[in-house]
Amino acid sequence: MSRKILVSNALPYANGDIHLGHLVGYIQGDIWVRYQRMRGNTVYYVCADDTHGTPVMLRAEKEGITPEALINRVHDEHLRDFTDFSVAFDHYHSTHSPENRAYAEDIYGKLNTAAMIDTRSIEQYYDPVKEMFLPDRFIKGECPKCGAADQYGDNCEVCGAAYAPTELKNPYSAVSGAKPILKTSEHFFFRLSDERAVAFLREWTRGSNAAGARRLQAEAANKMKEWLGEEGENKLSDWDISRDAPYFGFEIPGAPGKYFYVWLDAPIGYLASFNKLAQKRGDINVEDFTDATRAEASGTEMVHFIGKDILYFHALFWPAMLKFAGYRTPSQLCVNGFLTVDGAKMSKSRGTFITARSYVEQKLNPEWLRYYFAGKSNGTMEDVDLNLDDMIAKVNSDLVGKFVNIASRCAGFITKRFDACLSAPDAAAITEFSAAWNAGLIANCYEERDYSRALREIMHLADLANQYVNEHKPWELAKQEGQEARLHEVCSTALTMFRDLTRYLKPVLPTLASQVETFLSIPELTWAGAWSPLPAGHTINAYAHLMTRIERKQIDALLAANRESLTPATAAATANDTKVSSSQQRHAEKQQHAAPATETSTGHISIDDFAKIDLRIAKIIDASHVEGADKLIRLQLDIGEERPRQVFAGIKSAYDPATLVGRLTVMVANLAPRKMKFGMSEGMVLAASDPEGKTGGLHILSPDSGATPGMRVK
RNA sequence: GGUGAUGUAGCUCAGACGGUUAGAGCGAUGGAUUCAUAACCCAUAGGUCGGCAGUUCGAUUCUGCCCAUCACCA
Repeated sequence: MSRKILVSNALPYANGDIHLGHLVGYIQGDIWVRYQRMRGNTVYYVCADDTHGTPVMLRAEKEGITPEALINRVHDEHLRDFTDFSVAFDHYHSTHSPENRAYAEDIYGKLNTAAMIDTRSIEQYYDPVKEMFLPDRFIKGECPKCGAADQYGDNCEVCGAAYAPTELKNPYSAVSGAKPILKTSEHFFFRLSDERAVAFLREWTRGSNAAGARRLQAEAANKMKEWLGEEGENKLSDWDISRDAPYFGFEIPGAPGKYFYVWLDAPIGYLASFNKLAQKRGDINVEDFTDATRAEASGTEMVHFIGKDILYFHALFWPAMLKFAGYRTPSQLCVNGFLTVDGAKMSKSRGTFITARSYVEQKLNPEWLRYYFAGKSNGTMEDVDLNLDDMIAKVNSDLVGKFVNIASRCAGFITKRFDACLSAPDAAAITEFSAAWNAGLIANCYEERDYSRALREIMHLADLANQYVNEHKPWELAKQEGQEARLHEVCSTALTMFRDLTRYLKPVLPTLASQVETFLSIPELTWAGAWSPLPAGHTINAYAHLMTRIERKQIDALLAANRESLTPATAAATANDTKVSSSQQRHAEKQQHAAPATETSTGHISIDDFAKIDLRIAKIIDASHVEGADKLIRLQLDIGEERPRQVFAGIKSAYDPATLVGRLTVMVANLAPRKMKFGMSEGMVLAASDPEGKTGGLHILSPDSGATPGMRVK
């Protein structure tokens, strides 16, 4: 029976370019959709821009345009990027649309009726100049734990502490610079902690869907267990779903000046986009996909492809919202990991923060990337590493060397010697191909989104095809009298093999497959019916080369185009900008499917930089084990100050505290103090260890004799 | 600090419900070939399966600890 599936990809935020990190999930989704369609299933594939919230509002203001103008522009850019990578949504909508407003209001109204909405007063920072409440990431100040300046309102990037914005010392608004004041306001909460919601989620996250697939991958289900806690526990808290004006979004019905929080209406955008698609087409019964009862009866499915950064929203809030509003809940979440490039987080200074646009503009073939990502996708939440040299090797060897080569080495004989007309195939030679089709292993791999395994199987068949050609040597047959029929058969057989390979690769390489369909002069390849070879007497078209090789210099040019050089004069400003923009995206939307960039400096530091570190000779006057800590020793260090410093050092594996007392060593005296579970740590002692880990052990430093506590080391 | 995931040939990855000589592709080396945008074919070399300990007749596969990387939580 044919399946009816609504498939979505996560909505990119309308405040930033699409980059290769995003594309991992979109390409995975698009491949699955194309596969399902080849099987004859009905798929509606939708996406949209996520447009609401403070970051969009402020950015539009900064650019001097309306939020609507901003999101319209970005919408077009995003859609163009996806289209260029053959991510072919049936509709690409916007959360700032009448359809989305209607669904948001309906869902909210039904949740209200179901007594799943609470109102509570909360006290928040308010910018008296901008006259707006400030999201955590728009408040800065000094870290309450370590005192570092210019830290965000949710956590400290220096000491890692997490806190509420109200705990910041000397807070200021990142928008206006004004000192924020505390102001009370009434907010709406979705009662996620309600026992009905908890019970539902426990069941939902564990279960399987109608198609027999588990709703969540094993790793995602584990994560949910962690978030939900043990049976009988209730670790969930209610979810604040309203924001006060001014806010770019939808005003909540019956609550003037209150707006839906962007994350409430973002996933609803899936439904809105689908609804708009139905309006365009006129042949879709929308409620068969959205209403709980109707969906159950009609057996439709709803599948979301998302990044692991937004699992929380899609596996907790989203199904619970839908459930208690009487909507159908998702059949499956397909969660992908982050992207790294050459094993490291994407970095603007290294040029590995690669935008989709730059990739296209540098004239790289999008199907190279689709193939490489598919080869790294195994249906789990694991991170995907884009190893650039590996990508070059894999694409050149698999696609150009093996796959395309089969057609290239046979087509000439057919067109020149046989008037482009095929003969019947070599029955014995194609049994492995018909058997592979009947076994359905490759199909199964696609279904389970283990594309990497699918490609391994396909390339194995490509090897067989090349071996076949090699074994029968058409170039020799061509020179022998009376071997015409044999030559004809061998080349025809190889082309049938090539047709099979193309069909298997089509979900990954739709453009290439379409060129092959033209070359072979065959109808669109599908994944249905019994296996049969290209028929005798069939006429093909002239072969035109199907794919070129990647050259390293193209990759280098791509990196150069994405590299932001940090010249000394502007380094501070640029670094600062980067930080702000990436954190805004992270705060508001958590929709970037890439590990956030952190710049690692590889160059030299100046003597001034070094001088910032206050190294002192310290005498260990006491050392003791720390109850409850596996690695730590508590040290009391005399550095000539009135009071000894307490430092927790992770050296328990290498030292017995008793042997340390009385020793001299070196400590960093001006390291920001950090509050640990066991007390304040007021510095650190230095110890040597092998960075490669080849040689074990940990070795604290000792000064030469003559040094005394408090001496400066420089 | 807690929890989870990952760690297998130079690279990218399979696999093993514990059991004779641990696999693939790429790369390297040697050979063969020239139909194919030097692609293809054959062969060879390369791994103490992150480290240590335990369970076992036997562990890379199970258990514990440690190390490294990543993520989530506090």
